[in-house]
Amino acid sequence: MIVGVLVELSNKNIDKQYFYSVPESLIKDIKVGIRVIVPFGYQKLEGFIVEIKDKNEIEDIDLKEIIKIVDSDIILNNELLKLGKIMQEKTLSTLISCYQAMLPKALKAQKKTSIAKKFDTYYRLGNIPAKLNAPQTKIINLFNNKELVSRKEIISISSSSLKTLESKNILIKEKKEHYRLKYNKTLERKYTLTVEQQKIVDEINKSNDLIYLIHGVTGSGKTEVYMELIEGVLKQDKTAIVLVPEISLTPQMIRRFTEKFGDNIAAIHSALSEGEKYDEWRKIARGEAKIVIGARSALFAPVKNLGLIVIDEEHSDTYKQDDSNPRYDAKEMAIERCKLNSSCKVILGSATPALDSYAKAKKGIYHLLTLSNRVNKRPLPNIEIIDMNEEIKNIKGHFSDKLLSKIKEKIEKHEQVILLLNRRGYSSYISCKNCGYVFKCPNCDITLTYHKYTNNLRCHYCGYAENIVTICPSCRENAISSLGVGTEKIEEELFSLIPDVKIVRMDFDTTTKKGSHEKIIKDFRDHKYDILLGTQIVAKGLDFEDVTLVGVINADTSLNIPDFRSSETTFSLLSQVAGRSGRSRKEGEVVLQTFNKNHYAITHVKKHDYLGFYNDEMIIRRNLKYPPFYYIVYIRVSSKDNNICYKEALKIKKSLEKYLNEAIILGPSAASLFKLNNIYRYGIIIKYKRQDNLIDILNKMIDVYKSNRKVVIDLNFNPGHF
DNA sequence: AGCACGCCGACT
DNA sequence: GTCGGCGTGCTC
Repeated sequence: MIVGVLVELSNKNIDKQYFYSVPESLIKDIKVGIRVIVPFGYQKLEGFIVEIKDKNEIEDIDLKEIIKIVDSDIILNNELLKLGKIMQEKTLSTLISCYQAMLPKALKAQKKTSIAKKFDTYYRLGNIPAKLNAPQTKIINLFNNKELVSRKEIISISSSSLKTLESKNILIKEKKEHYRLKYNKTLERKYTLTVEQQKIVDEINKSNDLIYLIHGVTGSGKTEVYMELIEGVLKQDKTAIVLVPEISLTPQMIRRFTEKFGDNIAAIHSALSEGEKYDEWRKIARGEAKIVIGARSALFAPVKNLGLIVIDEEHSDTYKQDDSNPRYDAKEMAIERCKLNSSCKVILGSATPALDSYAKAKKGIYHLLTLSNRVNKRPLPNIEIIDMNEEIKNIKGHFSDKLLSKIKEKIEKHEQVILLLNRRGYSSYISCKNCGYVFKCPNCDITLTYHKYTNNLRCHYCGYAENIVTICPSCRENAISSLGVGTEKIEEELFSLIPDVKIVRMDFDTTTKKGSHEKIIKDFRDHKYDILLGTQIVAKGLDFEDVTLVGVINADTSLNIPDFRSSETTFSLLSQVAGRSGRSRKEGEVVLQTFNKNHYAITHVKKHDYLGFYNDEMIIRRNLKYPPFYYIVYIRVSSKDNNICYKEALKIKKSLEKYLNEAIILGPSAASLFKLNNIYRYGIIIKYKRQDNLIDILNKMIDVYKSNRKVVIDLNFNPGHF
C-alpha cells in the first residue's frame, strides 16, 4: 500500500503529495484524510493522507515508510478535501495552508502537544451472583432501565460496595468521553413570525435559487427568519451553518439559538479554548450537532448533509481573511461549499448589505428579499446631525451642547445611552483640527497616509507623495494634526461634564479577556451603568431595551480611512449603531456629530436610506473603476532589502503590464505597513473586469518567485482593506 | 521550513 | 591550510 501525503509545511516548493509505503501493521488503519507522521528529508513531519494507491501504480521503488498514525479520526473528509482544492484555486496560496485554515488548531497537521479528551467513568453489568447484600442490590437496581451508570451515581450509594462489585467483575468499568461544553435547551419562547418574515421564509422555501440576500432594516428580526429556515432544514434531516462576524460579540444570538435548539448546536469561536474547539469539532463530525454557529472558519465544520448556510451581517469585513494566507473570502467559499451539497442554500443577511452583494442581487445573481419594517412596527430612530464646524466655538471637550444635554436628559429619565467613538483604522492620517480638512490623493481620491519614516504623506494605491504642511489649505489655520482620541479621554471628559455619571467602556482593549465582553453587556443591561462608551464594537448586534439615545462623537473618522470603501464602511457603521436606539417600546433618538454634514454617507444615514446611498456610491465606484465594477488583486512584494524590494516590485509591474493587457496595473507603492520587523513592503494593484489569462500569469509569477529567497510575494484577491 | 553541500574570502 | 558565510538544491 502506497499513500500520498501532504506535509505540514506551507511552502510553494513542497506543496504537493509525497509518496510513502505503509508498514504492514498500519495498513488496517489507513484512510484518506487522517494525519500521519512521515520522514521528510532530515526531519519528521506531520501531514494528511490525501490519496491511497496500490503498489503497482507507482514506479518509484525506493519509498520511505510512514512512521505512525497520529489518530484514527478522519480530519479531512471528502467534502473538505474538495473545498480545500477550490480554496487553493481561488487564493493561489498553498494547498496545505488551505486545509490548515479549515481546521481548529488541535486538528491541524503540526508537531504539537496533543489535547486530551475528557472522560467520565461509567459501569456496565457483568455476571450477577445470586447473593448480594443491601447496598449492593441497591446499586444493581440502578441498572434497571439503563446499560451504563456513572461512577458518580454509584458512589453516592456506597463506594466500598462499588470496590467489591468491581473486584468480582460484577461491575465492569467503562470510560465514556464527555464534551467540555453543553448547551441546555431552556423554555422555548413561542414566537410567531410577522407577515413580512413569513413571506420571506415561504419564498426561500419554495424557490430553487442558490443564494439569497435578505436586506432587513435593523430590528426587523432577521434572526427569527434564520431560525425558522433552519427548523425547516432540520426537518429534512439536514444540517445548517450560521456564520456571524465575531461570535463573542453576539452572545444574544447564541442564547436564542440555544433556547430553541438546545444541545443540537455547536459553537466555534475564538473565545473557546483549544480543547473546547476540539470537542465541538468532533461532536459535529459525529453528527451529534446539526447546527453550527461560529465565525469565519466555522464554515468548514464537518457537518454532513448540509442544507443551509446563513451569513449574518454579511457586509462585515471579518468574512474576508485579509491578514495571512490563504486570504480567502468566506462568502465565496460558502457558495462553493453549498454547490458541493445537493439542494443547499446560502442566505446572506444585513441591514446594510455590502455594495458588491447588493449589486449582485440587483443583477439577479442573488435572490433579493427585503424586510422593510421593524418588528411590532416600531419606528426607526430619528437621527439628528450636528454640524461641528458650527459647534466648534462652544464645544466642551468633544461634546456639542446638543449631545451633552440629550445625554443628561436621558440619564435623568433613567434611560440609557450608547456612545460611539469612531476610531480610525490602523494607519494614521493627517487632518485639520479646526475644520476637519483631510489630505487626499489627487489621483485616487483616497486619504493620504502619514509616513513617519519619510515624514511625508503618501497614497497607498498609486504611490503619490507630498510633503507635510502645517497650515491648513482649506481654512488657513495652523491646526494640522495627526492626533486621535481614545475612549479613556472621552470618559474623562464625561466625568468632568456630568459628575456621578456611570460609564462603562468597551473597546478591543477592554474586551480581550474571555467573558469580559459578556459581563459588560450584562452589567449594562442591569442598569449598573448609564452610558456604554465604545468603539466600532458597540455597533454590532446589541439589543438593549432601555437605550433611547445613541450618540456618535465623531462620525467622520472612518470616512478618512485610506480605502475606497471608506464611505461604505462609514454608512454601514453609522446605520448599524443608529439601529441600537429605541429597540423596545420607548422611542429612540440618534445624535451624530460631524464635520461633513453634507457628505452623502451622512445624509443618507439620516434618512435611513440604504438605496440612496447605494446609488450614489455606485456612481463613484464606476467612475473611479473600483469594485464592484472592477475586481482587484493586490500583490505584496516584501524583502529585508528596501532597494531589492522596490526593484523587483517594479520588474513585476512591468511584466504584468506586458502580459495583462486588459487590466490596469497600479504601483508599486509603499504598503500600509511599509516597514515592519525590518521587512520592507511594496504593493502592486491589478484592477480588471475581464482578464482570461490572469490566473495563469499569476501562477507563473508565483513559480518564478518561489525559489527566490530575497523577496517574497503574496497575493490577495479582492482585499477587504489595504 | 530546515538541512547539507559547495564555493569563496579571511585568519588562528 | 581551514573556518564559516551564504547561495542553491532537495525533501517521496
